[in-house]
Amino acid sequence: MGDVYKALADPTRRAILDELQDRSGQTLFELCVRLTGKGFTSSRQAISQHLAVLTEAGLVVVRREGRYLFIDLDTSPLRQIYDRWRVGPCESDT
Amino acid sequence: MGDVYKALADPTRRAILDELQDRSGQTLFELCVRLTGKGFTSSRQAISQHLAVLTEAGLVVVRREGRYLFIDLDTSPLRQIYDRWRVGPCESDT
DNA sequence: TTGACATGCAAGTAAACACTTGCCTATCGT
DNA sequence: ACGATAGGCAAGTGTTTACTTGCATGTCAA
Repeated sequence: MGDVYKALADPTRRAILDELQDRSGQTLFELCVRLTGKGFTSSRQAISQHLAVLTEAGLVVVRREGRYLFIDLDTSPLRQIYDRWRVGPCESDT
Repeated sequence: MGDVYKALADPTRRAILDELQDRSGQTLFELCVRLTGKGFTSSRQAISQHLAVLTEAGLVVVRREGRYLFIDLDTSPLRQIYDRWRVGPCESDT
């Protein structure tokens, strides 16, 4: 399985995760349109390659139906980050 | 300020954070020795450059005393990751 | 069946990145 | 003062990465 940290290193990939958190189950084409609308200039191919990285990292799950590719968010791989360096997410600041 | 995500993208930098979490306030030289002991082959210059990236990201704080450079861990910039994609770190799994 | 639509695949390019090399500065012990 | 120690700076190198370009595949509607 791929590297979650490396997957998060790119701003466009983070924007994809943001977009999927806002609306999971989007089509690749939808994703491209909405990212373009938010100022990202990435082409479809670029986004497709980013999705491959995110899928490798387990942050995204992909299912193909007909000619559509539906993309779902899975944030569970992020937990390893939370577990590795405990910043105390449950404790509030003083 | 630098990019926290990009700072975490490198395995050696993550090992530095691990090492500092185990013992914060280490010297650069100590850090080099202990990382070498754990199988990392990075030179002092390489580690110094990694520290610059970590410092830029706010994950590490550096103070110079005499000829020693003391390095302290600061995990607080990680909180932005926790806040961005809520994976529910406080809820236990079912 | 034909054409438009949604996506896949692969080679090439330019920039970013991690690391080395070589030398320089500053501090401490003796 | 002198040598040894701890670290800094900067140019050069090789690899990785993000992106483009061009074409191929598969699906649906008419």
